[in-house]
Amino acid sequence: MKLSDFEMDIMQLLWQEEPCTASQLHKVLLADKQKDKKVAYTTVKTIVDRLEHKGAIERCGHEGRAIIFRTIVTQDTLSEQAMPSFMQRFFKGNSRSLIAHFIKEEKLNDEDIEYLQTLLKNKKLD
Amino acid sequence: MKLSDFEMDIMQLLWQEEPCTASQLHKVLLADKQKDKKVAYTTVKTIVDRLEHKGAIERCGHEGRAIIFRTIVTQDTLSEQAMPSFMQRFFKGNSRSLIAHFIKEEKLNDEDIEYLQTLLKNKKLD
DNA sequence: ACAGTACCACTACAAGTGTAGTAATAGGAG
DNA sequence: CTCCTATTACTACACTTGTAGTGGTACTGT
Repeated sequence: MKLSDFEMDIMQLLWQEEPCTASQLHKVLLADKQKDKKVAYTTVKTIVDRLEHKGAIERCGHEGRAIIFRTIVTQDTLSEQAMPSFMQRFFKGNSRSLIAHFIKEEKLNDEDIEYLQTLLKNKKLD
Repeated sequence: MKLSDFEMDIMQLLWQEEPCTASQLHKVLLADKQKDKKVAYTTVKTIVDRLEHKGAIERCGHEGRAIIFRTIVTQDTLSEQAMPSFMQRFFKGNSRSLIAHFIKEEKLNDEDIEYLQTLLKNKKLD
């Protein structure tokens, strides 16, 4: 299943808010100050329709006339599908340099670092 | 600069092979057994044209009639642009869980692990 | 019971993308 | 010098994506 950028954004919201209606999603989207995306309700509804058509979400009831939706696919399923091609593209499948890139570039506090160190230690023991 | 998937694939090849011509890229692409993508030469040429138009690559000479291209943007520039939206989408900007995901899911040998541990250690010292 | 509103289904449309065909032609083979 | 072929520039076309309008109508408040 291939989802577009905007479709992924809506999925992200749905994973957080589900089960919910299209207009709830619309409100949450407008309220998100990070990326202030001003879109019409119908735009969101179109994306929701497409997600339903693609089988990523489904109806699970209604609230008055409004249809309530919930996700079908999990975040993991989707990220696992997206991951390899992404890595391929930027790191030629070399996961070591991918991880290294993030460690170097991203903000991590001491606790994060310790957590990741533990993960690595456990991985080594396998 | 926003590049499509296929455009990114071609860029990847160009970063490896540059400077080179469109037909060389076509040959390399066909030869790549990993993802065996059977496309016509003209398809590759179209993508190359679009990359040139977008300013991602440029002409740097010719070999007979064939035009030799080289990249203008670097892999880093592009991946840095692509990274945040990617992370946002899958990990809501939480780099810790992103890195954790990779550590858990990807194959790493002992040397890789030690390398990453060193990176983390250095990061902590900052 | 009626009007207003919120929501739905459907349609639209420009831009971008994957894919490739065509016509023209510069360069190389003989 | 002539012909063949590899390449080019250009065009095409269906599908996806972001974005939204329209017309109809099921609720809801009075």
